[in-house]
Amino acid sequence: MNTDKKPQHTIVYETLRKHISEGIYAVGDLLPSENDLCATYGVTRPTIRKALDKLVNDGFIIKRKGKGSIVKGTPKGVGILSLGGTTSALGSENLTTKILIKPEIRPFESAFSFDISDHEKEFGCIYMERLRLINNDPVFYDITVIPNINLPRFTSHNFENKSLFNILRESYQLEVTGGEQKIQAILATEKIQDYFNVSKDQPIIQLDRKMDTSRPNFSFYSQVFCNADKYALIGTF
Amino acid sequence: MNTDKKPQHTIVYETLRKHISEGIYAVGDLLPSENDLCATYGVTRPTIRKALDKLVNDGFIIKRKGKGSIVKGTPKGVGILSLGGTTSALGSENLTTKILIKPEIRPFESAFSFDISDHEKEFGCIYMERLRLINNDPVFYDITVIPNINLPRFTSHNFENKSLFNILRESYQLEVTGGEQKIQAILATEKIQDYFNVSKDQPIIQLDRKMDTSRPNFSFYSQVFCNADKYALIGTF
DNA sequence: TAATAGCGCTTGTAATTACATGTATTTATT
DNA sequence: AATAAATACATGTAATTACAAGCGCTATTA
Repeated sequence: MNTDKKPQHTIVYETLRKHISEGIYAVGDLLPSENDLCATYGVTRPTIRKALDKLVNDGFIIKRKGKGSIVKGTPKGVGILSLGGTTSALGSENLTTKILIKPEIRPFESAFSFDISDHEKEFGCIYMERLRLINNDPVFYDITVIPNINLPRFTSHNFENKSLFNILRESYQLEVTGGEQKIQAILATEKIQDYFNVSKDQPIIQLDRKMDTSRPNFSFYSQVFCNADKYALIGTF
Repeated sequence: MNTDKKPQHTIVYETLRKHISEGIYAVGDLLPSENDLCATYGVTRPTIRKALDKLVNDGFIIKRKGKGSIVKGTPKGVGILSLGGTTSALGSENLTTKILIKPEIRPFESAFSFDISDHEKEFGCIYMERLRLINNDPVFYDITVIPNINLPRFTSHNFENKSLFNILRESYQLEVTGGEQKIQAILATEKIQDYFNVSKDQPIIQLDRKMDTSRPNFSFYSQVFCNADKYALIGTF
């Protein structure tokens, strides 16, 4: 589907990340030295270092001058605070997604606590609501709004147990490049009590997220409610 | 105090960051091109690009191929979710720090939800509690524990309105290189109701943070309670 | 006049080379 | 045998060069 040819540092990064996730390199082990990796992948040190920098940034390894690259492991927990969407952060094994409101086109009135432009408003938005369950426990309830600009046939995709990020990437060549999020704590509303099966005194984490993409000036938004009682929200920095 | 000589890409990064914060480059403006910056700072493109990469990562600019580096502004809000400690994230103008419990040496029993080694336990820890106020509103209440290993005269420093990160850097050459954090929502305990002057139904954000440092195998820990009612916790990714 | 092809700018990727600096082991010295 | 110096090897920083690819303006052309 995606025929883009990836840069070499991305290939190296993804390969090493996979190897770490699969336990080919154990936690505490040293990765091969940068020069060895150069030989293995047939690239030069700057390319290898770019891949390793990203692994450091994503928390898979740490580096020590004079020592090497030490495998730290796969970032654990519900890493919604870092890039990648919920699915890639968790590993899709335990996560199921239930669609509460299928993607539908609506007027674009607001994007939670973020400002939107007149241009965005004019085109309306694609609106959807999902419930995410980890091992059958409902953990996330999220509302997503995407400006309805140049996304043909979007509402006809099936989102059940599929990653929104992947659909955007594979069908629309849209890569999420970054974003920002605001975090608050609230008491469970009636709707949320119902979805999460919790009492009204249950404190809930609310994340308002803005996702920037590789298409200039195209961002989409989501509001995520988390029952962090059983599963911790984890992030590295 | 700190006589380390900084690499050039760090100098460029810090200079540009300062210029953006001070409004010398306005939001939406283009930075000078990479080649221009090379000439200005007397370095080569890889060096400039390293500095720009960090600015992108920290949310100060975004880059567009064929266009340039667009100034995004200074990351707003209480950016405790990214690196740098509370002070640097906010700009120290609005933030005051009140010491509730001055640093004292205690047995090291636990580090909140993180595991600690026998080696750490053996040496005990430095314990302190602080209340942070933004414009005189109490917003953070935090407990910090630091393994008492090779930190001479630590408890004799004055921490009132001073940054812990700066003291660690300047007096002990300890740089925070990263870390992880767990996020939960809780109801205000009596102590927190008192500190934050809120009712018992007020939901509070609890952050358990582990900070890794440039000294191998040396981390310290803090538990931060945030009243995110008035000031949002913001992070970029 | 309107579409387009070209050009000059930008950033993105990548190889190559050189030296600095921290770590750990080995070797030589006392 | 204990200490210190030498060493090999790791990552860190940096300059240099080359080409690819995206953006926007201009001038050419239909």
